[in-house]
Amino acid sequence: MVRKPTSKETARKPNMREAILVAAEELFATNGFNAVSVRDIAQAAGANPGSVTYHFKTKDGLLLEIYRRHCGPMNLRRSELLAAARRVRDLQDRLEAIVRAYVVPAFTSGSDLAGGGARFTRLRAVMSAEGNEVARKIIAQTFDDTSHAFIDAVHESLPQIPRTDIVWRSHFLLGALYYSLVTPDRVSRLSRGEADGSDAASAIEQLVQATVAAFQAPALDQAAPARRRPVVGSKI
Amino acid sequence: MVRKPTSKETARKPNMREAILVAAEELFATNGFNAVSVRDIAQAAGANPGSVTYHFKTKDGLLLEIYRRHCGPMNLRRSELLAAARRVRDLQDRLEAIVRAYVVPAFTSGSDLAGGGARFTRLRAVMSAEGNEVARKIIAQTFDDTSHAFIDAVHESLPQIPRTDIVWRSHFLLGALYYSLVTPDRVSRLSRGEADGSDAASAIEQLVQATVAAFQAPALDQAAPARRRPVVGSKI
DNA sequence: TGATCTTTTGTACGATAGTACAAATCACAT
DNA sequence: ATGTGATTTGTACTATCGTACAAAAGATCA
Repeated sequence: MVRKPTSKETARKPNMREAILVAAEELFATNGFNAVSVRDIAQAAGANPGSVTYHFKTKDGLLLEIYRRHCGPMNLRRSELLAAARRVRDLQDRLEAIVRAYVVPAFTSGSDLAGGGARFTRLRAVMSAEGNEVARKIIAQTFDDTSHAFIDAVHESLPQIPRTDIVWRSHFLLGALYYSLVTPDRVSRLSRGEADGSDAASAIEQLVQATVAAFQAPALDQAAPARRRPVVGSKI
Repeated sequence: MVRKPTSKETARKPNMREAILVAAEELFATNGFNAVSVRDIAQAAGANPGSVTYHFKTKDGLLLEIYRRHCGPMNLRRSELLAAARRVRDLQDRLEAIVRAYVVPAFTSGSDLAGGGARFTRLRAVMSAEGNEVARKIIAQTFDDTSHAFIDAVHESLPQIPRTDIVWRSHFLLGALYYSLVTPDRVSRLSRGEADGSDAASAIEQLVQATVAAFQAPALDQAAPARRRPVVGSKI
């Protein structure tokens, strides 16, 4: 259904501002922040470079707006799913539901288009890798609450595991999640075509299954108390 | 021991070429490829911008040389450790040894300085996130053999798990490994100071423990055959 | 239609990017 | 001491960057 645009949202093209946002998301998520120029974004969106300045003032402002419009809906979705997961009776099922509440919105949430959630999550992965300052500030103040709530929920399901271990394992989960979105082709390649790394449904199921098992692993202290371990010092 | 430099390796400073390589590694691994200028690198190495051109011709050439000097030693170390791991009798111990053979060199290997392995692995993580072309070519032709050997070894220890699942889980391992090196501070923050994300020994033990459990999880097909799963379509 | 506001276009400016290159400087064998 | 080759320095060139800004174009409503 094609809707006649109202006065407030467009002049010439049907929502040029939105087109710029989507183009920027895609380009930033694929090539990183610094590798993409404002002119690249404008061209991909079919806009004029000056139009980007008009709508978002600066390149940082554009990135900021991308985060702003995704963070809210995504965390809301996660909260809802987490609340529902907490109400699951069976402990094993509950843990799986909690993990799923964390993973699914990262792949599918998003205010608008299909794949918007995955695109934004991939963007976060790339910005995190590049140590982007704008992203770092937003992330710490927006996602840490959600992460803590997730960690607490997992910890309630696995009270015998120290919180520290759960933090590490949830960190691994986020890393695996990010990497799955960054280089899905590697999965296809290493499986010799048997798996499709860019199939979101497969990725989610595999990730949930593996993560639940990782969370349920024995705690580190009691894991292998009598074993020799290779000495590996040095801070990272 | 301070060695008198021979004519072939230096003129003014004690190995300026090496200083440039290390500085570039550090800067690229922290800020990404495009965010770092040749002038930044030269300054960090105490060199002149022209000196970078002299030794490595182009910025891409510098990145290429960084990969060249690390890939060989790291894969060699992995092969040795993997061969040793394959000889472990006990199946559970063998799986853990195999995972360790994959993880440990990523944190510690390196032709030279302490932390060189971690620095290079972090660099790979960042280049992978940025979709760097130079890196992509080298990676595919250098690390895929190692990855396949690793996957095969795991598969031998867990013959009842489909190879596809093992590929996914080893992919998650690499993602978790990368992310641990990219944002170790997040672990410290979320654990409220109880864990040190930049402690390589902890990271390795936690990662090995979690990954072994993930590999041992039941295969996806037989995991929960009678369960309803949320329908989540859409390619990434 | 004409006035007014929003959006888009086109262009320009200063800063910085990668790289080339000649001159200066060094280490070392003779 | 001097010549030679390797390395470092300094500088300059062109391209592209983010951004500013005036003019053009479109939309809206009296």
